[in-house]
Amino acid sequence: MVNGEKVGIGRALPMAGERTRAERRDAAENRQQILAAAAELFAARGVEAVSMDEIARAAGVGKGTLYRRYAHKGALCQALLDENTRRMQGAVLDGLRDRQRGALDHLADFLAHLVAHNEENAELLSAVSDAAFGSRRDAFYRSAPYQWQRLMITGFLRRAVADGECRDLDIDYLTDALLAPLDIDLYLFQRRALGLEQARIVAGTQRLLIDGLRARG
Amino acid sequence: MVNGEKVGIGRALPMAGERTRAERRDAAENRQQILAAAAELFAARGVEAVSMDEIARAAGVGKGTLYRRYAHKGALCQALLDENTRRMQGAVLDGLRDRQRGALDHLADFLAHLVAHNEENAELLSAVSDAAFGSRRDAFYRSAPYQWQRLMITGFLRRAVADGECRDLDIDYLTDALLAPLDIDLYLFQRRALGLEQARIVAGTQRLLIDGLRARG
DNA sequence: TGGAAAAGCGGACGGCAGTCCACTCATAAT
DNA sequence: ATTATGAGTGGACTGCCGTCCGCTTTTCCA
Repeated sequence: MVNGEKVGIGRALPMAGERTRAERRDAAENRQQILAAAAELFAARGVEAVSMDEIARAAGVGKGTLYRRYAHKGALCQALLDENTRRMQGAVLDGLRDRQRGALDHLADFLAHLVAHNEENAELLSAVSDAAFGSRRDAFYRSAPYQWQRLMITGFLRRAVADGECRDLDIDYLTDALLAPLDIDLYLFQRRALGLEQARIVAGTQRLLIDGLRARG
Repeated sequence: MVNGEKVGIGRALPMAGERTRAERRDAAENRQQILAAAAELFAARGVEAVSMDEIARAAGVGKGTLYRRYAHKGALCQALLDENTRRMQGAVLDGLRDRQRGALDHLADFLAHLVAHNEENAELLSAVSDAAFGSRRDAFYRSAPYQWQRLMITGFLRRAVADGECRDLDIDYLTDALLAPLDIDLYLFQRRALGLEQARIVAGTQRLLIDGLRARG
């Protein structure tokens, strides 16, 4: 994470040809302070129990500074998730190297990776979801991580159709519909309230999405 | 809606044999005032722009009274949705009268009803979702309307399996997974940001859930 | 190197959610 | 009718989010 903020909700990447200014040294230091303080407080007391005021105080910056970087707690959590997200993305891309396997197989693997990511980052993901309310609601769907997931799914589906693995599909609709059952809030409800095992969720998702419901033949 | 609050997030129904006291007259009047005031303010300025203080003031009650009835704005919205929800539930049950059709057909109809419900009650449903954050998150999944939806789906799936319409299914997992693509936030993203038509969402949902992805035969 | 412009800073502030608790009053039992 | 009970009431209060804006620091360019 050399220059932070590349993937999160943060500032858009500079357009080609646009004059861009390097991040100021003091600002960079403050950003590290903020992330470190937030990580420590979250680890100690849980994300929900920590207020933005508190994070600012612990980081030794004013609230204005904190909010300049991270528009809300969700954005801050996204930044903290950044590294894990990249790792997961890398693992997915590695798996794609195997050109022998069909697109639907790749899709199934991809879904398993997403479930594992949910499992490992549940608290932060849940906090991101919490912070996304009202007009921020579709910011989640527009965020880089979600758009990356869409891109991957779209690719799998296109290839599956092209290779004759699938009948013709409404890809634009399906892309989001396939991701919906992996929603972190639903995931946590299934894991905690219903007591379903992670493996069962993976298997169920794959079977539903890939095999469909109706009896074969 | 004779005695209100039967379906919403409100107080649980009295257990059998439990001494229950009728709602006090003044309390009942206040509840009507609150619902009327909220409906009017919401209609005039949109749900998001109206604060709980404002509703209390407009209803001529104190905040304590308002919060006693409705623990948060989401619960209030649920109460306002109550009548429409019942209507939708009634329409679904009517459709079930036709015993000729298979369970999967019934399921497909059911999904169409839910999409229509989303379309017609988007703002209030969205507000309910907004208000469900943090520890209230799974209150949504435990709410009567959602549990009713689960119950319906479970029934369809059981019958479909019993009648041989489906291969064996992990019903406990599938129930929630089938509902996930109908999530109001996703629905609004698809309708507004992606510009998908309602009919397309209905068709896509039905095909995904009922026909699956893989090429037939 | 000097200075202008941009970026960064932070605390005061406004508004809202939700809690609390002392008081009121409808209801039911006697 | 009287009274005991506890549901109902409402406004003051706390804490938090997010904004605003005058001040400071850094960077860039001449």
